[in-house]
Amino acid sequence: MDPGTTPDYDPQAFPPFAVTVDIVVMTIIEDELRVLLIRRAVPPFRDSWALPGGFVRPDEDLSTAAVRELAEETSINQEPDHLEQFGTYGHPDRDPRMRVVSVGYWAIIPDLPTPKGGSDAAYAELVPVAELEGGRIRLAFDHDRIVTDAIALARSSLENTTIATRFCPPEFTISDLRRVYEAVWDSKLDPGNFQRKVKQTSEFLQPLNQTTRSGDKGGRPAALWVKGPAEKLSPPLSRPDSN
Amino acid sequence: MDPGTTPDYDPQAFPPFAVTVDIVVMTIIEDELRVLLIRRAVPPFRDSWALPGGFVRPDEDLSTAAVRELAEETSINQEPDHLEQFGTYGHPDRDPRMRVVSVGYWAIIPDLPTPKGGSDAAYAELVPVAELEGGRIRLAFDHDRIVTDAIALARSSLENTTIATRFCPPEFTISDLRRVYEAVWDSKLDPGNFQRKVKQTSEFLQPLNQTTRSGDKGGRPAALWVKGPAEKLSPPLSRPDSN
DNA sequence: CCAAAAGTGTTTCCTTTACACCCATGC
DNA sequence: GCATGGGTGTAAAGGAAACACTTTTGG
Repeated sequence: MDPGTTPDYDPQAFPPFAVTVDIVVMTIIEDELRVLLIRRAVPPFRDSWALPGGFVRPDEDLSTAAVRELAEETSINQEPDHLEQFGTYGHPDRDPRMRVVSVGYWAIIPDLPTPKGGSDAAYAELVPVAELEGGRIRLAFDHDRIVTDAIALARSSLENTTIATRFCPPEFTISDLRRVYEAVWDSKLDPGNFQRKVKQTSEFLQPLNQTTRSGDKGGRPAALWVKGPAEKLSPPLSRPDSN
Repeated sequence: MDPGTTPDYDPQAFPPFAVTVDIVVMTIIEDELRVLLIRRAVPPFRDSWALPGGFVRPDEDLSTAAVRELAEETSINQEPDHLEQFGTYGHPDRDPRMRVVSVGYWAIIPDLPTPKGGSDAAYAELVPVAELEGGRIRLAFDHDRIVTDAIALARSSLENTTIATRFCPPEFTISDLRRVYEAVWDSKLDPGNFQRKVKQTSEFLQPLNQTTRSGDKGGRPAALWVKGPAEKLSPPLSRPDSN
């Protein structure tokens, strides 16, 4: 609990804790789920990949710190639609220099139709999660575990919430939404069944009555939709193989 | 992230953070879900109800601190079967004295057939959640919110995991398990359908082949079961009304 | 015309739900 | 016998999975 019931311990008498936030930013590019990583410029773990994040300031809420750090360390100029705390990591040895407790947040940046060409993306890069899950990239500190936890939560959130819409631009087609599920879950879904499923889930999607969009190489134009007011999905949209 | 990429900020130059754990211990007594609360002995919020918890020590893991504080502040002499982190609370004003970031854990203590008569339970008491949800009891600090979050997570965990067995003694009947669901969800379930449901979910329960138990006032003796190896429930056990 | 993507129909299967009914005990 | 709670049967309703088929575009 909070100070006051264990007077036998004085926190001021010990080295202080530092509190940080680590942010797992996800997006989908080329039908691949990716996370935003930076290259560390200073030791420890210099030149290693790591999550963006940083110190919480003395008068700052945790989520405020996450938003601020995300803006500071990222060249992405749009605010995330979704920013959610998912876990806190405080093993005594997780940082070799001092005692650091870090609060993990995950965020979604919608897929931009034009992925920004790497200008000075030497510092921040959107890495496919397949690279991480294949063990081909190792992260600094305990960030491997943090990213693993965030991805697991994201996958399960797609089953039970309407959050997949946050990966899409404001107006999107049902196939766009299906490709989000396919990218995050790394599996194929039946287009017909998916269509019915999301349409019959009330408040999930709202029609725009614009039957807009002409395919680039054929195909029937798709209807456009916007996110509806629902946040939870019941019954859930079950993921294949997850039994 | 961790220190090292934002050299413009020196955490040592600011007042330190204190890091605490708060623990929401749940149990079921008289078919009611209850949480363990203590009365604060010192200001602030003196004589208010609050969650057990306390400071994380310099070389201690967060979960270790939760286990230790639970043992220290609680007259309960058995270790919880389940202890899980669910959220971290760090609003700058949540403690009027200093900056405290608190990591919330929730734990389950199995229902004991003989609820311990209140000996010196003036300090720790198992309060029905109905008292809290009815607004009749207010807690110190932001502990109302912390308890609310923990209860919401517990309710949803019963849908998707086998954790309800942790509320039961090692050997239990299917009706015992059903009463756990009914207490946590505060709703009635069909006994027959519940029976089939949990039995056909592979690895949820393992039979003891003891058709033991004789009712106290009639009724057919029930079969005894122990928890199986499964942790996740798929398909989930859906809660009524939750649509 | 053909290819491609959107969207609908249809059948089969499985799960859930409601509720009747049987089983085994105490009194 | 009757009450009580444990446990099974069963039929109707609803959702999911597989897949054929229609619609609307570009070439």
